[in-house]
Formats: sequence, C-alpha cells, structure tokens
Amino acid sequence: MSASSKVRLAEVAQLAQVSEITVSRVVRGAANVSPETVQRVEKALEQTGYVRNRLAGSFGGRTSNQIAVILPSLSNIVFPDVLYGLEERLDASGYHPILGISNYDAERETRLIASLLEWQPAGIVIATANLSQRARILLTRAPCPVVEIMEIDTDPVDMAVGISQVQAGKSIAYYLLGRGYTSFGYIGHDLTRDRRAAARRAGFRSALQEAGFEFDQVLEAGGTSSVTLGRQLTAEMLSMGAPRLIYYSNDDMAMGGQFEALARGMAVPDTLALASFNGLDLGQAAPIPLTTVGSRRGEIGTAAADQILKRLAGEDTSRFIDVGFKLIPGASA
Amino acid sequence: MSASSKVRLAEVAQLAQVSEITVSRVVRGAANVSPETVQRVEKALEQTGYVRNRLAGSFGGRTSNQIAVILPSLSNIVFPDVLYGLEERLDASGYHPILGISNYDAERETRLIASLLEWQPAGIVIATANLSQRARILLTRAPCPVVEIMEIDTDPVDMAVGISQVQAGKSIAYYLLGRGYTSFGYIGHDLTRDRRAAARRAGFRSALQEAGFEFDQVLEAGGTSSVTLGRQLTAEMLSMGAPRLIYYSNDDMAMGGQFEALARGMAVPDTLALASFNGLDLGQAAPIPLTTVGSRRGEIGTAAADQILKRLAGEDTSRFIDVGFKLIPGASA
DNA sequence: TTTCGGTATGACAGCGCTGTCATCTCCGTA
DNA sequence: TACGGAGATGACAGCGCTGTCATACCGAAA
Repeated sequence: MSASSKVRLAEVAQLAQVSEITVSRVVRGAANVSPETVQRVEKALEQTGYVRNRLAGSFGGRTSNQIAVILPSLSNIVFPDVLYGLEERLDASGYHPILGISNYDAERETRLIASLLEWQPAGIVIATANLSQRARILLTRAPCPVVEIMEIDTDPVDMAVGISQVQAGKSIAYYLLGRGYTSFGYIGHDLTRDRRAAARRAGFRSALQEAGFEFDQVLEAGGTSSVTLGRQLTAEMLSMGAPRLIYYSNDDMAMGGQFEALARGMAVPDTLALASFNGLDLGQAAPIPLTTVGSRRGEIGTAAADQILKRLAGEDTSRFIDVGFKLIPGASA
Repeated sequence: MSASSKVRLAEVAQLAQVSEITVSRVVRGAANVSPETVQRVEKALEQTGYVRNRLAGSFGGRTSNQIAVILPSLSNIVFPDVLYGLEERLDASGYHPILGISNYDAERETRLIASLLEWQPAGIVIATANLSQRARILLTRAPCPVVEIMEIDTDPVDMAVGISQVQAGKSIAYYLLGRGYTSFGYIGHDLTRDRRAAARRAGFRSALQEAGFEFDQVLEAGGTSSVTLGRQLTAEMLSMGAPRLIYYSNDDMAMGGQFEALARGMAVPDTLALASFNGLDLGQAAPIPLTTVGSRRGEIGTAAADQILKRLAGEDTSRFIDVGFKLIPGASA
C-alpha cells in the first residue's frame, strides 16, 4: 500500500486502466461492473490504499449517511441504552450518528438542531428537552425524516417513538392502589427540565386522584437524578415522617431510597414501600428488587432507526410507534 | 423566512446586493467585512432562512469540524461519562462527534475506523477494544490527530489520555495488603474482551505476588459486566467457600457482590470484604460505600478533546496525558 | 498633488466525487 | 444478415462552497 493519504479516484483509475467513474462504481458496490474489472479495480484500490472521500461523495451525490442524534443527557444509563440500540441498527445499514447533548437546555438544543442540520443529515433523532419555537420550526422544515423519541404523549413534528409516560405513571399507581396503599409520597429530581419524569408524576397523581388520594408529601431537588440524590431526599422525607409508599422519578432515585432504608434498618416494603420507573438491571439485582415499570430503551433506539431507514427507503411509516412498557412487580412495594 | 430548504449563498447574495463570497464571510464570521454590509447580509440571511451547507463547505475548504469517536460499549455509565465530557468540550469549540460503537469486537472496530475516516474527520478519539493490525495501520496513516483514551499503559499511535490501569489495580492491592488482608478472590466479566479490566487484575495480582500472595479463587464469566452478573458470581463463589476479600472487575460487579452479601445477611467488610474500580456514584451511595479507585471519566473526555483541539490549533501536545486516579477508601474493605 | 498601505469587496477556479446520458460491445433472434 | 436489447464503460458537467488573488477605494504621508 502507498503511504500517501492523498489518493484520489483518478490515481486508482489510472492504475486499474479504467475510468474514474468505474472505480467509483466499484467502491460503491454498484451492480453493472464486470467481475474481471471489479477484481482489477479492487487490486488497485488495495495497492494505492485509497480512502473514500465521503465529504466529496455526499456533496456531489446530494446524499449523506449521517443521522443527527440529539439527546438531553448521558448522566444515567437510560439514554446510553437508547443510543446503543440506535447506533447498532444504523451501523448495520451503513449510517453514522452525529451526536449532540442538549443538557436539558432549550437554547443549546436549538443551537444543536441548527448546526447538525447544516451537515445535511439523512435523518434526525431527537429526545427533546424543551423545544423552543425556533427549534420546532427548524425541525418542521428539515428536509429529512425527524423522529422524536422517548414519549408519545405529545404531538410530534414528524414521527414519535416511545411510550406514554403519562400511562407509565398511571399504570403503576393503579397497581399500587390495587395493593392497598393509601399514603403516598413523591421524590424527584429537577422536573422543570425533565418533562418526561413530570409526565409520569402527573399520570401517577391523576390515578391517585381518581381514587380520592393525593401525594401527602412531595420532595424535589434541582439537578440531575442520581442514587445519591435519591438517598438524600429519602432521608429528608423520612425525617419529616414518611408516607407509606414513595414514588420516585426513576430507578436511580429509588435505589437511593432503598439504600437509605437498608442503612436505617427499615423494612422494605413492610414499613416503607418504594416504586419507580425504568426497570434497570441495578434495581432488579438489588436486595429488594424494585417495583417499577420497565422501559424498553434499546427498542426505542432500534425502532427510531427503523423509522428513519424505512422512510429513506420510501416505505410507509406510522406517525407513532408505541414500544410499550411493562410493569415489574418487584418486591419493594 | 422563506419556506424553501434550498436556499444558496447566491440567493442571499442577490438579496443583500453583495457577492457570494461576502455572504460566505459573514456566515463564517470573518473579520474584514464592514459593519453595514454585515448587517445587510444578516438581514438577508434571516429573510431567506439560509441553512449553511457544511458538506459543501468542508469539502471545498478541505476542513471538517467532525471528530470520529469510537467506543467499545455504552452498557455501563463509564463510557457515557467520557462521551459527555468529550461532547461538552467539542461542542464549545464548534466540533461534533460522529459516533461508533465497536462492541469490543476487533473486526467491527476496524470497520468503524475505516468508515469514519472516510468522513475526513478533524480528529479521532478512540477507546480501543482490540486493535487489529489493519486498524493500527489505518490510525497511523490517519491525516489527523488520534487520541487513544482510557489507558496509558500501552504505546499509542499518536497520543494517549487516561490512567495506568495496571497501577490502578496495583494501588488498591497495596492498600488492601496494608489493611491486613491475606486471602483474596477475583470476580470479573469477560476479560478476553475488556483489556483494561484485565490490566487492573494483572496489576492487582502483581502486587499480591510481591507480598507472597495469589488469588485463592478466580471466577469469570463471559458477557458484559453488570450488577446481576456480579451478584451471581458472588453467590457462586460464596457457595464454594469465600475468600476474605473479593476484588471485582468494576463497581457494577462489586455492587452485585454487596447486594448478595446484604441479602445473605453477611457482614461487610467484617466477614466478606469487597473492592473494585470506578468510583461510581452508585457505589458511594450504597449502604456500605465501596472501597474502590475513582477514575476521572469526564476528565478523560475533556482532556482528549483538548488534545485534539490543541493539535488543530498548532499548539504543542504531549504524547501522554495521565488524568490520574484516586483511592476511595470506602467502607467495604 | 502624488504615492502608498490598509481595508473592503469581488472574480474565478476548483475541491473529488457522482448523476446523467452517450457509446460501445456482444448476443440472440427474426 | 440485420436488428434490438442488455450489459459494460466512459465523457462531461456540476454539486455549493471557499482559497487565492485581484481590484477598488480611502485617507494619510510625502
């Protein structure tokens, strides 16, 4: 192989005694090139160490195999799980994600959308934080498929893949009401930024209200969710006289609750019951497996990728994909 | 704003009564354009709803603001933490990561390097899984800075940012020897794939050997690390008569161990002591905070980004950046 | 007044590839 | 033998922008 990094189609073409376009066809795996020519070109490709220039190719061919992916956070395993599913499926089809993290910040989200659009991506997958008016316009005008992921409660610009966060909250509340609980507390992280956690809480609350109950105590703190925060807030709530059951914004927070209870020697679920959302491995491997709702994060990623790929292939796509959730009874409530 | 998505510089230029190149200069924030012209052009930009075409720009200008990022996994919080630090810093400088996940597979890793290189990235950040010969050649010839992250034990193609995984293992072993432990077990996930976990184990073992000890028991299982796996293997090891202390491949695994111990009512650290690596929030919020080694994952990401940015700015860069680790005494050993 | 340097702007070519259409060869069939 | 059609290959233009160099203009210095 040549050591140079500046090999063009022309050089390969000359070596293989064919035209540039033929080399281009071979590189792209086109059909109508004779086997002998393919072989000759591939040898020349090998010898020259040719590296395809996608910038030129995508520009000239007016196509890109990049997919813009915008997520609000990577601070717990939820979005990495989604991202993994997404990357897996995209990679298998020859696409690559360009990543942006909005940090749950509307302005940064808008800026990311704008700047990733400049790359003429073949599609956009976004877990919205808090779409600004301008961001919504940008997405609406985007000349490519747009998939909003995680929730299907709100009206998407183009397509949505996820679950109903409201129903997820409501469902576990029904289950807990069925178990006979009558005293409820809520512990959460910064819900002004995490709209989906807020939706679950709203769903939970509405189910309570249908049954004539309300949260007796609510404790929220700014910042991202974490096991530490969950533990702190639980300690705080316990010091004020705890409710019988605490619903947490997610599994990480609930694990903090379980840790606090274990450290205090409180019986879970007999004295204090815990419930939450996500169905993480962590919560299920815990001494007292969490009563929670399993979200299918990897599936959200793969389904989102499928929606994009389908659309690009000209197939029909549906506006909403509900990947569904699952109640995990656990042992903590 | 115009609704069309096909606005070119030419259209904006015509509206603003200037040449294309002047519009281009304004879009790119160039210096020598008079304030009045800038204003006129910006108005036209606004009116037309112009979206910069980076494909054309990068191609024409022979520069890209994309950085290839290749990670082996997203299955625990470690790499997402790194990725977050990386994205944060890159974004602040106007760069975007294009992501690939190798899944600890050498062939896929090679393929990812090759296909991301085709995008003419401005830099490459890679947490190598198991570099093939071809992959190494590709990286060596890459016409851009290359940062290998996570470990600094091996010889990098260009630059390395991370910690000495061997020293991380060795250091905690010294600490535990200092605490008087004399009976050791090891529990790990698939180390044939996770080279860095293997390096920590090697470091730990070499410290033991210096002191005349060896692992009395070693238990490993294929697959990725998880709390569940850690718990299962711990149960298995306990059923065979446990060592006094178990060193785990990482915090997730060790949390599984702690859960198993708690579930059995075993006293930690008095009957069974646990130690591991990563210093996750989870482990520190646990009922018995883990004795572990804190890795500075976010810093690895930001430092890697800095290396790339420095190099691109023509500044000096060092071949190795050791972000350092920190012993976290915890309470589990 | 003339000269000169600096600032603002524009003309032009070309980045490396691919879409499109044309051409050529080679068969099988009428 | 002539012809149509499929398969293989090539010529050519152009994707939308930016690097480079040229030009126009202006005020200050000689």
